[in-house]
Amino acid sequence: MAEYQFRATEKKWQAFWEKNQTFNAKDDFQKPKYYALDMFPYPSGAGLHVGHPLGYIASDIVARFKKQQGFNVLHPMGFDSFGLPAEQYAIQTGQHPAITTEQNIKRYIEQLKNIGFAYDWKREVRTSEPSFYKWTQWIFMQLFNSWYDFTDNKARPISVLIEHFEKAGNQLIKAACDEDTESFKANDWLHFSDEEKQKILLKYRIAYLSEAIVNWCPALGTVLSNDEVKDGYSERGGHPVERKKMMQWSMRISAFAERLLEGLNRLDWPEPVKEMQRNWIGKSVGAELSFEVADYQNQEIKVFTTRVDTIYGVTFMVLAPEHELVAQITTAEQKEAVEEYVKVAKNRSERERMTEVKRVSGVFTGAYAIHPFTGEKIQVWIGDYVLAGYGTGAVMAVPSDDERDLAFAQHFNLPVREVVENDKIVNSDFLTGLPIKEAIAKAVSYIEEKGIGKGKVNYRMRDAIFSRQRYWGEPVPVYFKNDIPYLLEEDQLPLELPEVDKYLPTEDGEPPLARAKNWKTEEGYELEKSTMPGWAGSSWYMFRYMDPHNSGAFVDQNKQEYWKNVDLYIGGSEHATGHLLYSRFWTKFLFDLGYITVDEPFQKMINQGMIQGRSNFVYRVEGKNTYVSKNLKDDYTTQMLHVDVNIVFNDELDIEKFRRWRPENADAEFILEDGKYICGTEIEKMSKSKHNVVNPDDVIEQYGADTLRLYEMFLGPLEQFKPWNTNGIDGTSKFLKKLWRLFHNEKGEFEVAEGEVDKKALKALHLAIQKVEYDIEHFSFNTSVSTFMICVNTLTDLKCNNKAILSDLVRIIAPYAPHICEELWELLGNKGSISEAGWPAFNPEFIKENDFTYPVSVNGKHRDNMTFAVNSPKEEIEKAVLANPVIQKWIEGKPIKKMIIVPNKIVNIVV
RNA sequence: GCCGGGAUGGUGAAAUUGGUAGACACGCAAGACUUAAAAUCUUGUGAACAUUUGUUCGUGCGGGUUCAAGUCCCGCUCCUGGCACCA
Repeated sequence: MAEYQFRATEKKWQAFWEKNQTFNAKDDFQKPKYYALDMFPYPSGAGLHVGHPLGYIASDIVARFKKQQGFNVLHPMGFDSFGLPAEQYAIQTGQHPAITTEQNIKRYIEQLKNIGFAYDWKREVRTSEPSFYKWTQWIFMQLFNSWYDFTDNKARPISVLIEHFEKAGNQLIKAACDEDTESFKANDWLHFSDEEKQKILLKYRIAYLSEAIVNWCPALGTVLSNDEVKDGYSERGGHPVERKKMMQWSMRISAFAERLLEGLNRLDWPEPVKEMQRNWIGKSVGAELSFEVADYQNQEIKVFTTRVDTIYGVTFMVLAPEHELVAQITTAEQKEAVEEYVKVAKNRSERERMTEVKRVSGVFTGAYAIHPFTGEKIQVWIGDYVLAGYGTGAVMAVPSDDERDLAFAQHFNLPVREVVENDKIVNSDFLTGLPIKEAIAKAVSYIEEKGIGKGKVNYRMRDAIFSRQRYWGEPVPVYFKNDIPYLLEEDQLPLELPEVDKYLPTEDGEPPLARAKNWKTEEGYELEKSTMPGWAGSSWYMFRYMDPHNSGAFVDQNKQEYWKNVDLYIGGSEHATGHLLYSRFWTKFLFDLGYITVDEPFQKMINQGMIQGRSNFVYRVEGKNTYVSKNLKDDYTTQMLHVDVNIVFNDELDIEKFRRWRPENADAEFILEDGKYICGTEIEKMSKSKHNVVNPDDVIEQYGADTLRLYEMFLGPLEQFKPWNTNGIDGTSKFLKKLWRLFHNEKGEFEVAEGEVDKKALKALHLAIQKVEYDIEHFSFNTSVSTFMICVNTLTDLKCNNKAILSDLVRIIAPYAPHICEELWELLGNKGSISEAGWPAFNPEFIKENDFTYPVSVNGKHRDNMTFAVNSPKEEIEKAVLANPVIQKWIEGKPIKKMIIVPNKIVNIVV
């Protein structure tokens, strides 16, 4: 064999792995386990581009490394296969989304296998398969059948709550529930009808149905959760989103807010993602207190504040336009103005409201509130800078210490009273003179004593809307009797998606499932018509891989106890406030009910940076079919046009391919520089329309999968954003050829030497072993590739073809470039996969040096190098250094102030 | 506005506790092999000046700490990600 035949070899080993099921995880509970997972991909129609595998390659390297180290490795892949694009395509073409999805997955798997990933394909899961979503529905049922107990801080079965109600009503219980839950006694409960009981329980369930203001996206015909809306537009598709009041399923994730926040401290995650989750949860510690409304007996305005210490600075109050008291307290004179304002504010889209942040608007209600400390009468206004959804939807305005209140006060000429000076409270009766922190504590205990308020923690995070008025999602296992939701029986799962004639809403605006024939239970009760959101399946899939074919449980308890949770999770940081929060929430829930033994799903996470596209441009002379090379373009009037990056090499256009690219290019003319056509470049997102998409299959065809893997790693640190540029790929390709040549003689025949090993070769090898172990554990894959190059270069220079050295060498390169290493391992006379050949032990003895070459500096400037034995005494070094003529020249008789000798580091002389 | 991340040759980058800045590659240049090209190999390649040793400058900008700073501290500029009327 003259040269390495990468295509044939790669195919050979991919077939070998598949045939021998080399990378199947075993349920061998004796072995230490390692679970490496990539974020669940959505199989899009465009297939994988060269940016997608970046993280997959990294996790694959870790998985293979851990396997060689003797771990039982779980490294699966599957598909988050419910989702909007397949459904949008179905709407346009009438094709069932299951068919498109199936095709896309097929293509994804082909592409993934082509790269040679060590996935356990036996464990592949798809969220749109009934055998999978049966368990998504089952978990939904558990969520419906549970409530959140703030006393024990955990989710508990609803039966426990019912017992409470029977014994003591709901007055003493600390449970997460709807705002409008009325209190009742045990006796009341006993006399409620079953339906009344169900209505009450619904206010406590973790999966609950309620009327909520939702993000409605008319273009998609569905509601969206907060994390799916960006700046007033839908994240997918960029359609406008409006606020609408609708009956919706929600998840009481807000009950878990404190634990979701606290749990972050125990996770080994990138700090920015943790910070994003902290901001999203938005904890603020403060107090809630009530202001009486003047001339109304029982009306109070509740406010939340983080600065009770500024209470004496309250000069007016502001309610959100949607606040329920607005209609009741507005005086006759102000009625018209208030109604007009509320109407405008309500019709204003979220989008408009955001863009007009700086504009102050509001109107006086005519009503007054009583200041609880001073008894003063203060005006009550409404203004849309107060958000209905946060806190109590009302604020006590302290214009002296709050920018927004101040802007409002100045605009409407309301009074301002200074209460804080130099971080001390002033003009505030019993609080005067106190530092802010103490004043807050004192004010809180005062309001608690007086019974007008209490200390309170508030969270920004809202409950998550769980219904989607779409077809391609999990049906909700619920039916309705007199508008009250009831669960199906467990043995009725999975509730499969019905066939429909069209994937559109009905004429009456009902979701697509309303089109299904007989979408009812056997008894004739109507089934729920909305489906679950995209994040349902991905909130628990990491546990399914542990036991993917179990038909009796979502995961076997023993298996889960062994695999615990994900040791390494690699994916993009764009899921920070969506998937990564929801999956933590479901994990905590399942933990509370005792179904799993961990309360966090992903112990360590790494975010890979996005690979951007590097677009190429050609410059067409205006009005002609003539293209001018980049550096000559300023002499002409030109149009800059995207050109397919696949026909450009090192920014030089392949003119023949360009002529064939599009028919109109066939007779194009070119103005060249130095005989070449040079293209312009720009960094943009990889997309079809920019002609900058690079398909990994094409790269593999040309260079091989091992080269692609090495090159993606060599590009730079994993977390960094970087443009894809094939310019450097030759380097990694050449490296593999060099590696191959180490094992072959000049005639191209395989030839390795037995016997004695060269000390220098041994040192080169062990330096590499040490470095690669360090790098993999620190996720620094780019430096490993350099290390391999250095090692192979050294061994080439040494003409080393020692069998023992080369055997170790291929074992450390194998996680990165598995195909070529398998082949070499086999040529070395071994049977079976190199992935089962263990990891070479690093021996520090082999890298020990007898000498150290000191850089010698004078006044911090490097002047010469001098070699000494590693254990030379300082005196000896000092003497030799001072005797060095180069150093003497720099000292030139100046007095030596100080001589710094750091053993085996540096020598510095200060003169 | 608030909170992160970053800035090093022509390019991608490296420098693990402060200790020879630019490892390893790409590109470029020169040479070898070849009728020629490709492939491969060798040598050089931060900048400026001297060009035989050599000297000075140099990690976004301005200060500081230190024998010694890409690395630590203070102040700025630019790029980038996230959040944003959250009381």
